[in-house]
Amino acid sequence: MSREESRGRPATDKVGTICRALRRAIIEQALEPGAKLPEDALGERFGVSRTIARHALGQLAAEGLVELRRNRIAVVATPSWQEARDAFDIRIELERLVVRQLAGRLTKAQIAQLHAHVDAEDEARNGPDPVSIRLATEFHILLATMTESPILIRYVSEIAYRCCLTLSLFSRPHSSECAINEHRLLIDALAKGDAEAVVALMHHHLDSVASRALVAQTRPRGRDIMDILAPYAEPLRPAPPARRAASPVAGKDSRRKAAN
Amino acid sequence: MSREESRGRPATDKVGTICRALRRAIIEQALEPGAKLPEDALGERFGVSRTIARHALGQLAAEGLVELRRNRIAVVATPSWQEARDAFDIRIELERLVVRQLAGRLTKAQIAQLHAHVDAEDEARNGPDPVSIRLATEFHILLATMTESPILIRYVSEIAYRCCLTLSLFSRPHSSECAINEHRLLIDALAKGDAEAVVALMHHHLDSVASRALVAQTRPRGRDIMDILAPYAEPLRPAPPARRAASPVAGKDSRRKAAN
DNA sequence: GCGGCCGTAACTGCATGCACTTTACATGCC
DNA sequence: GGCATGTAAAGTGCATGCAGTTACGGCCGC
Repeated sequence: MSREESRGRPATDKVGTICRALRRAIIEQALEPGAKLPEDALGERFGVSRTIARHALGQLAAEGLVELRRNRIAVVATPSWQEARDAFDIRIELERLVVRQLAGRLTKAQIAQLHAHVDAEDEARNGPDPVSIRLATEFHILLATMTESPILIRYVSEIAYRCCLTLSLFSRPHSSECAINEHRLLIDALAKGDAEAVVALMHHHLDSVASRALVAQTRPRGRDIMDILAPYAEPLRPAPPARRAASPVAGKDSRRKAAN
Repeated sequence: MSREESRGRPATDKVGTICRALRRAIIEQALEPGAKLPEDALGERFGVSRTIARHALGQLAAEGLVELRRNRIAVVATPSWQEARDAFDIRIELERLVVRQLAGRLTKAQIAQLHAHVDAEDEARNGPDPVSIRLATEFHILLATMTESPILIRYVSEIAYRCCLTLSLFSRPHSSECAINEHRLLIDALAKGDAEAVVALMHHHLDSVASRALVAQTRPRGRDIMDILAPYAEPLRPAPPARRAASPVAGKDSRRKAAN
């Protein structure tokens, strides 16, 4: 999805460019969950036609970052708590696969690259929260990339982005120091090559990230009144088909600001 | 992706319709890997404009069933052997998650539904190969659906389809009897509720499906001369970036027939 | 007879335009 | 004053048209 024409220019791949931009904006919380993404606005902003913007939204929707409702403005996805939990469960399994494949197989250059990345995380520690969240996420994606398995890379990236989005919804102020340390431990274990140890480390790392974030169904940090009220609204309508706490109310609109 | 307007008509969701049709055509091998998918032809066939066909192709590409190369006709994906192996590895982990979640939690109705599906597989045993492959795949998707976790459903479906596509490439005539039996065993274990046992069963099942299919790098059943020759063509070009046995040659064209 | 070149047909990339749906607001009724 | 209603604006769904790229087949030189 991304590795294409890697040297040179992006070969005028407009859809890809927009996707990348939006992905990044979303995971850095420049676009909060629920934010509107009108096709025209996007098109104008990126200097393309609605057709292209629309196509990009389609891709993002396939990745689960955007919600597409027929005849309605697309919005940044607002994962439910349960979905977040599921996402982390899947992520744990996938990343287990990653590190198992990587343990003891990393070149010196790769290890250096990983260290460099964690250094960057360290520097960003006092910067804005969203950036450090993004960097932490990208560390995992970097790991996945090193497996050179396109499928694994794609899935880990996708699910990591989704988890990242989740964090922006549920997580409290975010304490990243320990996560950074755990990243360092991971690298060391990977270099040493003890597969089982590194798998255990990764499992523990993700588990604790998840629990730090998803502490007992804390309601989404008061973003939209409609969302918050959703669980209480059940008995009115005939029977909103949401069986699994998938937010039953679309959520009218939280903030005015959209793409610009 | 699918649960929308579940009763009534598909709400004129043209893209979705085309996607479903193509997916099915692909996994039933009506469209073989490498088959061309020109936008106009698709549009004409389904009575829509190129725009829609194009959008559908985009979605399918995001799922990995279709390959999209800039300025070139889209083709049905041709996974390399290594990709197939990776896909199965991931699939094993994901389905492990599925059955662990399902063990002992299935309703009587669900168990009946599963049995019914396997019965259908049984009936199709003497029919055309592709159909029985599709049914076997859909059994796993049915299982995933029962978790009611949208993310898990999506990933399992996607990867199952990819594996299915792979089978059509690498598998020999296909012996489905044992697979059917294994499906029955799985249902029984799920009903009984012994999580560990059912996880082990699923692992073994998928593993044996994979090895039956991917026996030691059997070259893709002579489909396209160019593909077959691909591994031998290495030393000519400056250095085709394929490091991981991702088919380095695009494959010119195998058969004239495209969508119709 | 064979290999390279070129013109044409096929196809994709993208923007624009029109019809229909939803949303927002202002007006009028109670 | 509050609520319902109608109407205009905003936005999506989709087709079509044009420009640029690629693929193909014949033609020419050798």
